[in-house]
Amino acid sequence: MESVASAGRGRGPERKPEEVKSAARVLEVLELLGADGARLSLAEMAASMAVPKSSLHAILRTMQARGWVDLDPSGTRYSLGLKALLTGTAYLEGDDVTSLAGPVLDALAEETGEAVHLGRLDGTHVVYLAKRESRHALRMYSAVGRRLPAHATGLGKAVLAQYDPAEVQRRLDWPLERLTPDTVVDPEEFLAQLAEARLRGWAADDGENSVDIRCVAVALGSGQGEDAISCSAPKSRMDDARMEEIAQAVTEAAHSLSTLLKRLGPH
Amino acid sequence: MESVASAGRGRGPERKPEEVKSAARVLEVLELLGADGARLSLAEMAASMAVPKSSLHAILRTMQARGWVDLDPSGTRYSLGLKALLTGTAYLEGDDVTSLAGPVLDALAEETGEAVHLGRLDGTHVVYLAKRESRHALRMYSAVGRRLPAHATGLGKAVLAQYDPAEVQRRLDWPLERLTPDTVVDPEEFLAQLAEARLRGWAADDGENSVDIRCVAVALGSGQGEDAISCSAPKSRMDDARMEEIAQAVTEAAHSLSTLLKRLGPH
DNA sequence: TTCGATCGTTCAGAAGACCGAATGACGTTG
DNA sequence: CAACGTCATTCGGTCTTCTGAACGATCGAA
Repeated sequence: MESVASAGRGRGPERKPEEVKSAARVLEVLELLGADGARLSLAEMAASMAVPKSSLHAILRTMQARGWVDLDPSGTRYSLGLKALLTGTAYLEGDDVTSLAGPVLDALAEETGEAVHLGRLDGTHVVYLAKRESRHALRMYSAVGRRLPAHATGLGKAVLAQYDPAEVQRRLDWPLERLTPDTVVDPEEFLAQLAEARLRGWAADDGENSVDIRCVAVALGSGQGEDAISCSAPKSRMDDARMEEIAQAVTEAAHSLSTLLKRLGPH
Repeated sequence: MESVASAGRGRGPERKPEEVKSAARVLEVLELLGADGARLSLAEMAASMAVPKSSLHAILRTMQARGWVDLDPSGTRYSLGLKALLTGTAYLEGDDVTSLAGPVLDALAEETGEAVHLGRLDGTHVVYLAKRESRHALRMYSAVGRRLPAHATGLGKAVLAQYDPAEVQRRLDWPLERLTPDTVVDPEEFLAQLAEARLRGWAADDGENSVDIRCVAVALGSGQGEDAISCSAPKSRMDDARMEEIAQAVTEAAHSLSTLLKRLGPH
């Protein structure tokens, strides 16, 4: 065992300097199983991750022993385990914004009668943290944990409007993806919308991620939060006048929640 | 052919034979941060997990780089990251039972007007996988991902009633924990309740985990599933007669969902 | 300011995990 | 019925990560 040890940096193809290999693989497995419907065999995952089967085998064993992945009765197909669900919902419970938002969202949903969401910017996307259903029969689909492109949602635009155009340009993936015929993909038009939202105090979405759905959103905090709340409804129930009404209600709710957060934050 | 087969690790104090150390630690971090409100420093976690700080440091770095844990602006307090939420909700989307249950739960909630739950047995506890709110102003608190002791819930008893008394005895932690004055903690009484539930086809909970809440539950599948659906209401809205009515509705819903599952399962 | 405590971070030796090929167990096909 | 493809699993040698102690940064108090 001579082996002068040395730095060991020499040969690695493209390894990040400070990453624990097995740790990264555990997370990659969770993300892979979470991405699709997720029912993969060991061989499939090994191929997809470019990792030797034998190495992955030991990792999956560890994960299975702790309930983070489940294995078919046949013993050949992995899926996410219950621990993943428990930890995921714990994220919501441990989050100050989500915890405090409950009553505010209830009140806003009660006042408007429409679907209400709390969302957080995560890279180029927005994640729903909480929602309240509309009282009407005709409802939009949404779910906590769901991700939508930020540039095509009221929530995303409300948060992005807080930043400089240069910062926005840096944060998003260009060109912007088109989700519906009405999605704004032109950079200038998009930045103009953000400027308008900043002046007006609220951001809009007019069928840009779901056809026929309009949405009004306001960011929380004062210039540095990544969160926003919104109210959405079908166009048939939200003309321009109603949109202004709702915008005022959402603005008040956002202000009230921001105040709550500032009171509890510094503690 | 048993070859040389170097048998046991002579020296390891009490290490599981086949576990990847870093992998287990990643999962333990997630569980630790998910357990409480969860805002822990590196030193606190290292102490709580009995792991050297330096080892944990590298792991947390890896987790942070991938968005699985967040770090305070101050850089001294870790909490769960957004990836945890995304993966957790993916568990629900990838689950056949939860996905197919939607319409059935909607119908049952509509028919009874009361809170409806889908739950799964996980060790000694039951986890809520889906819920529908009551139409009434007086509601019970519940949340997807929440865990309750199986022995004190209708859902848990419905699932456990499928097993032999010996199997039940093996699965639960004795003595049974008392959650309310009405929680059944006597082993004989508990097993008698399960026997009754098996004969009758549905399990009951009468204020055993939440004072004043009654619940009717029926297991899915035919003798080997770990899932059940239930309907809960305050005692003021659920007398014995109403309970029988609701039991019939829940039984029909459970049967209908089981049929759906068998049709899609073998595929 | 100075001290002290607490925290995150770094580094070389020591321990353990990773890798690739070979094995056994299925289920499927010709 | 037998040969094949695919699957999970095992095994030692090599290389990575883990460890414990020392370092540096940060904050609060004296």
